[in-house]
Amino acid sequence: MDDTQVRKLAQIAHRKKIPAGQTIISDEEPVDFFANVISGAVKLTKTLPDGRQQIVGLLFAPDFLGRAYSKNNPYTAEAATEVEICTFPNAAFERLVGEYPGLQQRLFQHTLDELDAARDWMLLLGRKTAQEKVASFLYMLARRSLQTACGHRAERESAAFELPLTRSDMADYLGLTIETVSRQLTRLKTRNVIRLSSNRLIMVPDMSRLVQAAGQDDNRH
Amino acid sequence: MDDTQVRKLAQIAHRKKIPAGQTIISDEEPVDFFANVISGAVKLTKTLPDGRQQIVGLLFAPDFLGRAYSKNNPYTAEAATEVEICTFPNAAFERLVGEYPGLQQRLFQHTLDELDAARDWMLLLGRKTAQEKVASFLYMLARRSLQTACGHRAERESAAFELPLTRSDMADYLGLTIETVSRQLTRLKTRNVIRLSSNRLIMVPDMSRLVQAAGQDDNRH
DNA sequence: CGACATGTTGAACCTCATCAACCGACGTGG
DNA sequence: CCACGTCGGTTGATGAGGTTCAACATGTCG
Repeated sequence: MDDTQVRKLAQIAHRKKIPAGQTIISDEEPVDFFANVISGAVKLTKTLPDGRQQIVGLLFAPDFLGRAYSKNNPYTAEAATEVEICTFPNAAFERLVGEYPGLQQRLFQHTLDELDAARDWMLLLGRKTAQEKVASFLYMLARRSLQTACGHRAERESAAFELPLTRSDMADYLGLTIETVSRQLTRLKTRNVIRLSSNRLIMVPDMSRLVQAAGQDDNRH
Repeated sequence: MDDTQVRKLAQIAHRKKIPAGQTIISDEEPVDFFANVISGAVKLTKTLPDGRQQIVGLLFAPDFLGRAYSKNNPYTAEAATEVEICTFPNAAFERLVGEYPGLQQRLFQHTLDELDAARDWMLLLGRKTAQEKVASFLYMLARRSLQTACGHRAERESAAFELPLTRSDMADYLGLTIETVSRQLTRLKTRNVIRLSSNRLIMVPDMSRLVQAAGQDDNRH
């Protein structure tokens, strides 16, 4: 995106702060806006008639929220932490997309990335053990914290970050119960794979051990 | 797509028949073509280092295969049944997409549908019981068979179709073992939700009972 | 016919869910 | 100020659902 595009976007944008726990988009009502996550974490959830819930996507800092070419999206978006978003009226945004084809391509690319992430998660949900699920989740967050923060240092062996989710949300993301999540965390702690300074602060002394606990290749170079 | 587009596509296309079980795209080698499924079923799989496998997508008749804007895709595509596909050299296809922006939009729309399907499946993998998983899979196939075949009749209460997957593939799709799949099928049979004429032929006398066994809303229109 | 792949069924085991008690932090109202 | 309820989290005991291992059935192909 070049400068003029960014400026045009900023003109029609509307910044907003949303407290943790608040619903941003419901699967029952149509969506008339498009948004960009500025800070915080947004969870996309699906719920079965009897109340069982699954988080099907987690949105962070530069991610898009909302749905192109369709008013009603099939899931609920909720603020997992306090969230700042930048909203655009749908009509104005679509007009802008029409003017700058590069923007559509970026949107497309982003959707493809989301699809990849969803399919990675399907492998986790269908085939990994509780221990591997929790470790994989932590590994994802650790990688995020490393790439967004100081990317230069050769110290990619360790990481420290804050959990953006409660135990209950983690359970809904991993297809587990809160009790199992809690137990697996203490198990990773006693195995010295992680350290917990507070309930929400995670320290990973050795990334390779975490990768191993996650039961996956470290194939993202 | 209008006629000229279709004709141009046909010019650069190359039809191909692929026997069941053969790998079409490997996650280890780059992909230099784009394809369209004509008949049969293609499964997209992901595998853990120790061999555990998960099917992350199933492609049927008019679906696309291959990856826009990226040479290396992160999963393997394999023919689940005998498959007929129509391939296009990547370069030629991308040129065509550049000429007809409507095509890109259709591709985008299709990717969004795939994303929705993947997230539906995440709910299934993370939160449904074995019984519900098998029933949901059968329900998906039953809907497919109804909408592609005679759509008019008011007889949408029953359906009959052929399973495109082996028990082993069903297990990999549902995050179960073949034994559990087999047991749940016989259980659905004894509950009179389905009838099995052969191993592969399923008859659903009453769709609403299947929906109920799948534990989900029948909220699609 | 035997070898092999696909599918079913049974028995034992184990992981994870369920139910329950408990802890600390926090906010509120008497 | 402290009792009280609530919320997020941990830990323990128990049991069910699904995996694992094994045997067997069926169909197909050389």
